[in-house]
Amino acid sequence: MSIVESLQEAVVKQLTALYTGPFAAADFQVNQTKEEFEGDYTIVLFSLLKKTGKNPVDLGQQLGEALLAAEPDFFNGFNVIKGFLNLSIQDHYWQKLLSDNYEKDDFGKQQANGKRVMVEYSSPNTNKPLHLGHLRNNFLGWSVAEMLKACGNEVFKSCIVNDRGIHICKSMIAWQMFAEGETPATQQEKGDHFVGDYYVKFNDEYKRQIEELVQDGMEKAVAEKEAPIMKATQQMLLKWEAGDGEVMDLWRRMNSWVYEGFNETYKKIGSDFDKTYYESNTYLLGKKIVEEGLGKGVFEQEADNSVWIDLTADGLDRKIVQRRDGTSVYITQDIGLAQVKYEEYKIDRNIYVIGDEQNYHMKVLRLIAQKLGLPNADNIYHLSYGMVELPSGKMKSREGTVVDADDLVAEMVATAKQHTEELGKVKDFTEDELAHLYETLGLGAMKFYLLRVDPKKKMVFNPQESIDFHGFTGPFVQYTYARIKSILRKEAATNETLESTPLLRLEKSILVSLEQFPAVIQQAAAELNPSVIAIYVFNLAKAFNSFYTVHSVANAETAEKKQLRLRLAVMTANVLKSGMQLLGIQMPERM
RNA sequence: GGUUCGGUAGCUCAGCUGGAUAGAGCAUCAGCCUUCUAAGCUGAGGGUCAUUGGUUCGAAUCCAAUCCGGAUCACCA
Repeated sequence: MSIVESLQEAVVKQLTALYTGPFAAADFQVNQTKEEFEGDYTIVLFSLLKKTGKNPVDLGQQLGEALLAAEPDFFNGFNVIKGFLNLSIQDHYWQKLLSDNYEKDDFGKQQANGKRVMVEYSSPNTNKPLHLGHLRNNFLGWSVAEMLKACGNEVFKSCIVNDRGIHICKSMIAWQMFAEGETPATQQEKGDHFVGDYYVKFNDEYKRQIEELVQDGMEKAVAEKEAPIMKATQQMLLKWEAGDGEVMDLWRRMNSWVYEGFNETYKKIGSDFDKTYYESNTYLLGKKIVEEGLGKGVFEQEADNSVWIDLTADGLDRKIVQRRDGTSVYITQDIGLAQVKYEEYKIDRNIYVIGDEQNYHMKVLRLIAQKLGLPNADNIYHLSYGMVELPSGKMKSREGTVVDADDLVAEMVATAKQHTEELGKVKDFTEDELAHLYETLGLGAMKFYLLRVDPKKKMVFNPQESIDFHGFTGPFVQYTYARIKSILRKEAATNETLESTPLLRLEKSILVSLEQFPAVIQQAAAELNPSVIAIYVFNLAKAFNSFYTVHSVANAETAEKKQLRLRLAVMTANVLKSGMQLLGIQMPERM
């Protein structure tokens, strides 16, 4: 049980004994005591005045005395200031916490709870390479999965590859028109970038054709539909759904180039999946479900054969689920996938990590699943995250302002290299060790940067200013860890029983922080919010830094103090490491 | 226009289930390396918490209105 929970329980017990209840933990707040006051935790009394019929000072005094009398082993003292009851916890409580847990590398993690959760993330289109927005998605999804695991869930990471559809055909058409047989191999280019280039070429040509038609007197809206390259693309999609051999061959070939590129990127950034789904498989089931839904009367068919669902009663609109030419739209395959996921994994929660631009889409998906009576419908949860924007606004591929994922990773690793060389602390490292260190630091900086912000909120990334290595950053936490490890290479903690020694302020501030780690994991997982962990880990690192610049570990005042501080060092290192692990960030032993 | 999310220091962000004098980091300025790694530590300046009204003993936090910005409302994905 956490300290806060123990406090709540103790306070409720004493309130019930002193006054006429009933009382519950929700009746009052327990806060960490502010620096400027004496105490560890504070009970805010105002909300209890009415029920107890007391004034704040009397209530605080009575409650404080009762708590101290009832649990003298736990409480060390109290003071009342205005409406706040500040309580101090006995030093030996903190020291026991340390002795019991300092060597546990699973501190803060929970037992299996039997729940099965799927986290779908990444979900790329196979027509262009990954960009900065995908990185936020990948880091978020991976981290959320880790946090849920730490809370005892069995987690399955999944990825839906949007490998078919009109957008893929665009790259294919452009390749047919302009490539003259070039491949990633002949161009010495990463496959996803190679295919992405043709997606850009499509749009250039499309724009050119529209202009040409408009100049010949056609309305712009008509020209957009009549442009030959667009018509050819639509033809190709039809052929694709019909299984045309030539089209399928080209599709397989180009997708394989993209997969090769993606795999390289995923490997680099540490994204992995327990299951990869392909839209080219799931869309057929979607179509089947649409057919069944028509029979059930959930969907309705227009005279032109297109199929719709009417969600106006739910405050939304009419939504198309199948085009008049019989081809499926984006949401069709999602319906199929929702069913497949449940059938294969019998999951209790079905989390989708998808940008907030798709809030409406996900609302529709959930509603459709519910109306169809899919078994998993109510468990669909959209983890909606904000877009990553540039100082100039949204990233726009047309304006060439998209920050490419591979480029950014390479830049971060190069920056890590530059900093490391300037500092010159690891000159004895081998080439391999150096390369590994640069990746650890570069990726650590980038992941931390993208995860330290509340996922729900959009965030701004300034490519002009490279991601920092100082302050509230990944490398700051990594550096703290490396320095602790440096101490622990010279001095080891022993298991002997320690005499209790009075805790210094800076020692206790670390212990208070360490004690909160389990609660922090739970909160982060409940909110599906890695920034909670990032903020925590930063504060813990800061507390340790402040502590050990003032107090020596190796040359502590007494043998007891030395052991106490070594244990503090061990436990802080452990917690920093497992906290960062939840963010997908590795820790260097030296840097 | 409908729906929806947001507006906190020069910049990027915490704080939002109401509680003590609104916090970090960056940037700026002033200090600290013969002593466990200075990617560090200590300190200073910097705020009409978009605006107005309401609820409350108490509001950055809750409610309403207004202003500003984003997303979305495709036979695109």
